[in-house]
Amino acid sequence: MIYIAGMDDHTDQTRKPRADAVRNRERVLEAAKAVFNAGGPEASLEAVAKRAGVGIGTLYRHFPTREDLFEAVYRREVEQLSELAEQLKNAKDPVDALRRWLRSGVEFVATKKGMVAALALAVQSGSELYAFSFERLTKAIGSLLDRAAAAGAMRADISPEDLLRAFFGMCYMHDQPGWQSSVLRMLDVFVDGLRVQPAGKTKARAAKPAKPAVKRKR
Amino acid sequence: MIYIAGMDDHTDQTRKPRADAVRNRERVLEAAKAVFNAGGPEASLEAVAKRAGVGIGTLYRHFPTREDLFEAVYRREVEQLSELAEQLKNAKDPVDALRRWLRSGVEFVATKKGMVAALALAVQSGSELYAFSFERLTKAIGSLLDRAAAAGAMRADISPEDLLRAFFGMCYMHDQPGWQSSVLRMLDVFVDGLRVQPAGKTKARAAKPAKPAVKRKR
DNA sequence: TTGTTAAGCGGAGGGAGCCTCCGTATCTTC
DNA sequence: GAAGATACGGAGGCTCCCTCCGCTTAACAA
Repeated sequence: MIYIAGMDDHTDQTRKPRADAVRNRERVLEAAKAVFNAGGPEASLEAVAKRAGVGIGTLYRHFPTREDLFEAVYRREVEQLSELAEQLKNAKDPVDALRRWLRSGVEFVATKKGMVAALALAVQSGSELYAFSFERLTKAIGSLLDRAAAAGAMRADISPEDLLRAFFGMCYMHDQPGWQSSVLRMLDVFVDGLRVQPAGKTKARAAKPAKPAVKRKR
Repeated sequence: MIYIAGMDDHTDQTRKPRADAVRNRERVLEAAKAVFNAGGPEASLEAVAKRAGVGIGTLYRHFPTREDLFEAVYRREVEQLSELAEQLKNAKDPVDALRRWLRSGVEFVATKKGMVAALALAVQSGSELYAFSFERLTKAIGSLLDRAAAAGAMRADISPEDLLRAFFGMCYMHDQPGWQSSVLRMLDVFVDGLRVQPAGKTKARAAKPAKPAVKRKR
């Protein structure tokens, strides 16, 4: 029997899961996290098994497909990001709350190198992880977006799906030097574009950029 | 000797390239274009060779690495996109010219499914193709951006590199249904964010959206 | 404790794709 | 037509994928 987190109510006729199975599952997860973050989502599964100190068969029994492994590794990470949106609901300025969430997302991506690549792969393979993540993050963005739109501070014709897609896309290019500040700049532009300009105001931009404006080279 | 397009001035001591070599090179390119566009950039090179009707060795002799093959296939495509920017330089409204270029880019991506994926891969591997494309497209965007900034219609602290990254990022998520209209919407928001709002004007958005605004679901 | 048995373990092995190498075939040149 | 340069094809060695199955071990019962 495969142990599934959150399903430990084995009160029925099922046996208690074997201790070694639980242990090995945890080891594989730990190893996969490390290996994916280092070598990207195409890293060798045999390397994961070796790092975990288990046979390749054990790995496949717990996670029959590559996507299953991704899913287990990254599901919690997505939830963290989602919870942040919940907290930001209480911020005063709804536009700023959205901006802050997006920035946190960038930071998050920066520390979990493998995640965006894994998600990008999940998009293409149409896996269950993708559906979960997309649904979860869409809801997170949606709540922030709704609040801002309800307050009349932001245009209402942009869906959370649109925004999420744009956000992930920008982060996807995160292998180049300086990607992080570039994405932050772009997000500022984006949020500015989303703003409904207060009537009569003359200033072009309502928010400070993430960094002092960089002198253009070209 | 390997025949390289645009280098047929074999007036020196070099021999005329063999006819079969030229023919095979062309066949491989044609096959690769088809196979990559259909199956993505991870498609089997042996499949390409088979489709081209040549041995795998022949393929590797002409294109020692996967990236070399991408490069040959997609270099011209990038140039097309770059030339479009040249033409748009003559448009009256510089902001609109930028917007039009970005939209054309979306259409372009829509018809060449394999290209974005190939470029994304090229980014990660830091290949020569990427350097070429990035440089070329950066220049294209840069010229449009400069014109708009010089006319005072657009903020000047965004680099062409930033914009290109954002654009490609958005397009990268192009496997989902409805991606195209989503990206068009996002680009409109983005360009709005780039605009310097004329003093005293009260309208929030200066351009019509690509499609009638969609009623939000959430 | 000890025996029974289901659950889990490891890794051999077949398959697919990558890339190299070299004997053979073909083209160019004289 | 002969010689020599050039290119061809695919066998073969490698890595990784994933499956399958005989052996081991932990849980439970007595």
